Amino acid sequence: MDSRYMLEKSSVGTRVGGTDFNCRAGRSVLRDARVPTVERSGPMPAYTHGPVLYKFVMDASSAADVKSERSSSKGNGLSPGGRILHDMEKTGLGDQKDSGSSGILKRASPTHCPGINGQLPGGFMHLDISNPGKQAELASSFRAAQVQNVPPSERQSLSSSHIPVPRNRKPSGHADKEVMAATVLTSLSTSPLVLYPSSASTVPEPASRAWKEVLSASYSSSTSGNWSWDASDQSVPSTPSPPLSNDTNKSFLLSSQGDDVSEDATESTHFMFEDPIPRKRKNSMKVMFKCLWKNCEKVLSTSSGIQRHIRTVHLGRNNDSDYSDGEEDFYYSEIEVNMDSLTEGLSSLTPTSPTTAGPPPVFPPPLTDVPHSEHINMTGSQSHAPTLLSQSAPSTLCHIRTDHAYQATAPVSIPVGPELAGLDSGNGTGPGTGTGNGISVSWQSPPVIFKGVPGPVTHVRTVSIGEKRQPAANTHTTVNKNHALVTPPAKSTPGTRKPRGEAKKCRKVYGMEKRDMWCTACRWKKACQRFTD
DNA sequence: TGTGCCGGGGG
DNA sequence: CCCCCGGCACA
Repeated sequence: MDSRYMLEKSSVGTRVGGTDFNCRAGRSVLRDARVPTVERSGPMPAYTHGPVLYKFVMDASSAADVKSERSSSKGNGLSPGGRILHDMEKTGLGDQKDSGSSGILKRASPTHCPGINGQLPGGFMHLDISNPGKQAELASSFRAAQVQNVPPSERQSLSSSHIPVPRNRKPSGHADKEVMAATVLTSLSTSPLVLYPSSASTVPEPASRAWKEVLSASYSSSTSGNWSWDASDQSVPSTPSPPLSNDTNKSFLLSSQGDDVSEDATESTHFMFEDPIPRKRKNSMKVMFKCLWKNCEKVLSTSSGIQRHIRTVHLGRNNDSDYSDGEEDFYYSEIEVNMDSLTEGLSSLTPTSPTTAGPPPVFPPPLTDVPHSEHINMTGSQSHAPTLLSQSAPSTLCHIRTDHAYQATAPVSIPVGPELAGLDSGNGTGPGTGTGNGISVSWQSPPVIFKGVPGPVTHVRTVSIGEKRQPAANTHTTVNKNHALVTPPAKSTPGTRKPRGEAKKCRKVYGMEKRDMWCTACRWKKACQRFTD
């Protein structure tokens, strides 16, 4: 998934509530409405500086309220979030035209509209859903419905800013289901509390709010293939939450404080994660168990849960085995958390970066089964990892970069490695393709081996020929070439010649005068078998 | 331009 | 097979 691509796509989303349609007159403001229904309840002032309630009315079962706290937009223009939004918009401007062909999701993007009601960039809420394709059809239907439902006064602006979506997409029930699921997850992922990076805990309110917005945007912009990961992300409650205002805080706490706190999160998490323990939380003091493993800030509500976590994740013991030697006890601590101040409590508990980036189990250094996580992490292009502008970039990577630069780097750098680089180039599933399955797929892909065959095979053939004259040398080369099969050269590309060796060949060593001293291959103008690389 | 070597052909 | 060479890609 190309970050730039995402950027372009996200730039053409739907404005929630159609508040800023006029802002982009002449440009495509409403490409398509990807989010089924994002309507704002209550009055609809052009721009609201106070809290705004967004409601996802996608389905009875998936309805979720997302409350976006917007406070003090004014004077917030200098906040990171504000600036980022601004940049995003600028970026989007140039790319508007090529953004219509495929499905980008819907985006409820607070458009920064200088001059209109004094609205500042920082005061908007981002609702990005990057689910290319899947939500496209939904968007179409939604748009149609939306147009019908909008009041005449609003309809005009809608239609004027509306840009038709390609009709080549065929709606399907299956797709709708996926969209629904995606939307549900999206609503979850939009929760600032869950997404908050630990670093933000120490950031002043304004800055942290901006962060929240950025993160929310990036989270919600994940592709369909990554939804599950988003959920898992939330399974790590250790993510510190920003000191939100109480009312907002409470509203979030009940629904999005990680797998041990959030029912929703648990539901979406336990099926893919190791901690299926259902947990209900009451609004009072609660004993929590925090994993003390290095770089793992996991906090669970039950001792058994944390023990299992440690046992399976850090101690590498089989999950289905209930055996416990008590060693886990050393790796977690019991903490008391006041639900009302859970946020702060968690923040203080996680001075270091929490392991919110992806499946926590795989990231901690002690573990060796990193590859499992990598296929997830690599979904996105690593190039945009650290970029805040990647608001609409694959969420997976964004998550990582947000909290763990060092962790993001590791998986990201993998494809660049000598061996892997070769692999990637071979199967065409490079990081940039954005297929949703990155690295691990690449590693498993067989083409790599085949790709290397032509060269080595040739050599082997020649070796057999030359063996008559230079047994020793040939034996040696044979071994080398076989080894090459296992680790093919990074640059070997099917159809092209193998890279010219650096070693001197017979011609150079002996010269034309002593041509009879050349190896057979050299004399025959074949690949030298005596001086191989 | 020299070199490495692939592809092809003659014997 | 053995031997040779045209021709291409690359440094």
